[in-house]
Amino acid sequence: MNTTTPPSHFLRERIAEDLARGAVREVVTRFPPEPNGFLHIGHAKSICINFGLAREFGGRCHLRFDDTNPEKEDPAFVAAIKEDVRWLGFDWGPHLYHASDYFERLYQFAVELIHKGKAYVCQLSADELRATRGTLTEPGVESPYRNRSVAENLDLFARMRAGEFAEGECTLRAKIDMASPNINLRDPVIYRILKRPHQNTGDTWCIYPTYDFAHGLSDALEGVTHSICTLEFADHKPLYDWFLEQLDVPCHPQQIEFNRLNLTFTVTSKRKLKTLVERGIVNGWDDPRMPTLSGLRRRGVPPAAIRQFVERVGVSRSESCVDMSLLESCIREELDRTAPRAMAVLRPVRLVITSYAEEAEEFFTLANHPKDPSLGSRQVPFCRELWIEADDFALAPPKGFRRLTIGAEVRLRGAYLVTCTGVEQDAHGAVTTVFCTHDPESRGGNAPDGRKVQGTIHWVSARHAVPLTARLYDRLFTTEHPGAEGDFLEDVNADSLATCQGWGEPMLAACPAEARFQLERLGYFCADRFDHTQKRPVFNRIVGLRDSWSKEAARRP
RNA sequence: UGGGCGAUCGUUCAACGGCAGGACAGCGGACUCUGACUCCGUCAAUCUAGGUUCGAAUCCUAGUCGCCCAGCCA
Repeated sequence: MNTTTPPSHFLRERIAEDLARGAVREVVTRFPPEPNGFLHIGHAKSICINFGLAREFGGRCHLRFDDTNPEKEDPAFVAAIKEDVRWLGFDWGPHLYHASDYFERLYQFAVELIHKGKAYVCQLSADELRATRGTLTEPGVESPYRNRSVAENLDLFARMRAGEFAEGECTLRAKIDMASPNINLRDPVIYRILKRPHQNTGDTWCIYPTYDFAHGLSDALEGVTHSICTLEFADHKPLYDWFLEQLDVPCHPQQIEFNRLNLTFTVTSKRKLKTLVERGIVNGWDDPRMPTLSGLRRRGVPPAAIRQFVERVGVSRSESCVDMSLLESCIREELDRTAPRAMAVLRPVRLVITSYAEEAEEFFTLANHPKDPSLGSRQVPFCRELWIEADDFALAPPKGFRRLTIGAEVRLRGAYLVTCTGVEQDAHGAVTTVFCTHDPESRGGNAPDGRKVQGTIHWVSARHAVPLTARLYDRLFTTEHPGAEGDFLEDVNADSLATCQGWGEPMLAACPAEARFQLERLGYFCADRFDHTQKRPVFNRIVGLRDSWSKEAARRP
């Protein structure tokens, strides 16, 4: 377990202060997704921050669906989001809410605003509204409907609710300041007419509150103390506060903004992710190359690695784009600690031990983890014919090559020392079989005379091997910032998936879906959540091992 | 050219008027029955210009650069 205390950041400090000076008795946060799409790595940061802070300070975190726009939302997303949050390791307990749970109360708040002369029904069209809002440098002009009487507004708003107006015919607007330099304060729309069924409330309503109106009031209704959101909402804070000041609310939550998470070699915009799915560049929202939580899960990334990643990324108020290598490092760290080891050969070449009896076979006991004995050991079968990795043999090895080559001795991991005596090649010169003799005295992998061998390679007994499919995933984009110059689709990595048929030790067919292993010397793999079966094992490469040899080999002539 | 926010090693986060530090990445080495893990070493930053101060990454002033805002999206 990680015992190092997490570094402090401004959110932690702020909450600690508020607790210390008695501004709040208990911390209440919330994660407020709109159920209109899939959660991705960026959301993971928000989830970890909100649920994590609540857990850390002994408070609670609500899962609240911000479902104020029936045009975009779907109950299927509600279910998917709940599954993802749970998978990430968080629990909202009984605190599952929807903004739509508060529609009646929000309506009453709107009525209260009208009574106070702070809201009015505006019959400007969408185009007229836009034209009168002003620009960044010029103030807007006041709506001709701005000074209607309270009674008239009350009547009109009730008729909006009753469905007497068509979509777009009128809106309810907050009466604030059309000349405000902050455009959010120029009489923002707080209710609009949308005649369509809602994912939670069905056809109960034909008017719906906007985000700005619903969000802060929902926070207040739930007793949220710290409403933590991303930087782009900073401009909305004065409006957030304005509603809470005008209305009779149970408390005044504090909105605090932090920097959104961006990652190199990927995209997180909903639009771009959708394009990847629709163009068939990936196989769905949970394709293992997608930065969605369901994609990361299918890839095999452990949730603990994501939590650790979010912790290491840190929180601040400056925009950032984090190196993908940091995520990969967190994944390797978690998996090195927890993943049992196994052997499989992905690009097989036959190796025949000519000194080993044809019909003989034996089993070697191999540790499942080099450092953690609690992971136990297993029996691995061995015989005269093995599969080894094509990369582990070279007729003309580069300098520094520590693997098999004619005349060289290597260790078959956990088994015997073998010396290559020759090869068989096909018509094109490709090596089809490698011949070796073994040292029977080296059973288990150590020579009795203590001689050192420079290399150790992995292997699978051909007689006992199970066929398996390995999907080798790589980064989805070839550039750090996809689309930085031009269309992001031009930066798609055409080689982000390579599929190969290999052989594995028998244990790999017996494991359940989502089991993770380190295939020694190859990388970390996960039995595919949906496609893996005992009859047809399918493994996804989560991330490769750090590989200092390939870099060095590439430098050599 | 309105308003808001931001600027520290390649990346990211610290340093809260008192020796600019960590992580990732890079580079070099040790160890190794995984060219993994681990360990050691190393490279490397305060946007600019003034000011306040014994002392400034930190405070002040003026710039520069970047991001966000003109949905009846969130």
